[in-house]
Amino acid sequence: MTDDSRQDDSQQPQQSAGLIEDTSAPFYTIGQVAELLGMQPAALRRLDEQEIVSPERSEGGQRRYSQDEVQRLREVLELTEEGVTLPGVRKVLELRQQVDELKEEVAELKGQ
DNA sequence: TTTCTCACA
DNA sequence: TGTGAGCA
Repeated sequence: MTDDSRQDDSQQPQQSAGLIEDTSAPFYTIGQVAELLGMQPAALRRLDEQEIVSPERSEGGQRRYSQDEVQRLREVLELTEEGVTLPGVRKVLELRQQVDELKEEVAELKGQ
């Protein structure tokens, strides 16, 4: 080992009192997410281009990923690792949302 | 230093 | 999909 100078990342979202669960509030940089998911920053940009994830943009035009996006990214990775193409992943996510909405409708109808 | 976009293999 | 150039 040459140097063990570890840099402490103070950019990580912390749950101070454990009351605030801002899954869409804490933002990660593309580098953080890439390391977190073990993928290349370029891959994250492709996902953004394909509108599979839509990270916010900071003033400098830099992508900011929330914990929600990271979670979505995990699901996306699962699919791509199974051989699903990006357009396919997009469709899956779209269908998932529809299923979710339909479930709500069903629940409502049952309650009547 | 990190991230950005664009471009090429 | 991965990598590099040039910029902010």
